Amino acid sequence: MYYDDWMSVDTRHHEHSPNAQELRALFTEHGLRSTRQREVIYQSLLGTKEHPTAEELLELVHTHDPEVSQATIYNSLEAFVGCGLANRIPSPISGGACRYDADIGSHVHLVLDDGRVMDVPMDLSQQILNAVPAHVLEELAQRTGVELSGVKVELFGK
Amino acid sequence: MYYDDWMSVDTRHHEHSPNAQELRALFTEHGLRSTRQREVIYQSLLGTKEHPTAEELLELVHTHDPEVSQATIYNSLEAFVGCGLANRIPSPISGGACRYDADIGSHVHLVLDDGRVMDVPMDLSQQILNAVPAHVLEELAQRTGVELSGVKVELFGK
DNA sequence: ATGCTCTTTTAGAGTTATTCTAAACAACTT
DNA sequence: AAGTTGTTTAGAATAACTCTAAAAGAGCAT
Repeated sequence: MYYDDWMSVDTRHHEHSPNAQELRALFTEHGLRSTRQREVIYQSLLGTKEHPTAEELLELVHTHDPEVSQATIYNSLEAFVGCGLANRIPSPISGGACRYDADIGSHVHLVLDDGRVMDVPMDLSQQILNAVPAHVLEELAQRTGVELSGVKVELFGK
Repeated sequence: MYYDDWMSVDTRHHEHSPNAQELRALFTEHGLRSTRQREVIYQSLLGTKEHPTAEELLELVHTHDPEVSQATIYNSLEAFVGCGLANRIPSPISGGACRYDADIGSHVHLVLDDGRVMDVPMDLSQQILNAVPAHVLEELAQRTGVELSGVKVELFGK
């Protein structure tokens, strides 16, 4: 039993690592089956601020369960993104690997030249996101007939 | 002479297709050598609103000069992006191809589920971009020590 | 618990977007 | 024109996924 014996290292201010019970609930709420692999993967993603690539995430996961395969990382991330449990952050580098984030609360990313992604602190993120004028979005939806489903703000630096 | 004989189909409100002279000037201003291939590629990119992928752009280019190779498309796009003559728009789809845009004036993109990218009309784009609070960006730069070089806003829809 | 069904996992093969390589070619410099 | 450097090319190579088919596991109904 690799995946059972870890302590939750809290790297987020506003979230605590869910225990096994809570995780299973979280998954079924989102229409996902609960598997050993998904639990480790999700915990690993929650437990880092690094916005890892699928490959980096595999390494993390392997410190807890070395049997998990790369394909499962991709499958699980796809499932998480699909049901809203994680976000995919496409690379600004041509052909670069996507990065993933289990922090679902909407926040702004700061993307560095080398492809790494940092979180903009919550207070600043919110100021930026709140500043997006809602009436402009409505106007756009009306003009184009497209139903808007999200807004993403990215800052570039370094 | 394939590339010389085309009429500029104006697809932008605010830009006209440059003639050969202007193009050469534009390239050298940006530190690029002026080559036959780059001219066709840049004109093709300017002449469409479709934010094509490298592959789609090759097809466009081939209607004017079928000798241009795919590698040259990639090389040229890299050069254009590097010197600020074009923007790269990473795909929201995992593993999907990047899209490119020769319209450099900062504007907001509306990204559809299927990966296609539309421009948000200038007036709305500007309202959205102007609403980003400058003092928040300054604060962020100070807190993190990262020098900010750009802001990107993307809307998702459909 | 046991069987049944449907989903997930896995290793490895396959695909796609992009980059590399090395030789031919074309632009600016003198 | 000759030389130097940057660019283009086809094709090989790589990286980041995605697919396949078989084995394992989850969840439900006995």
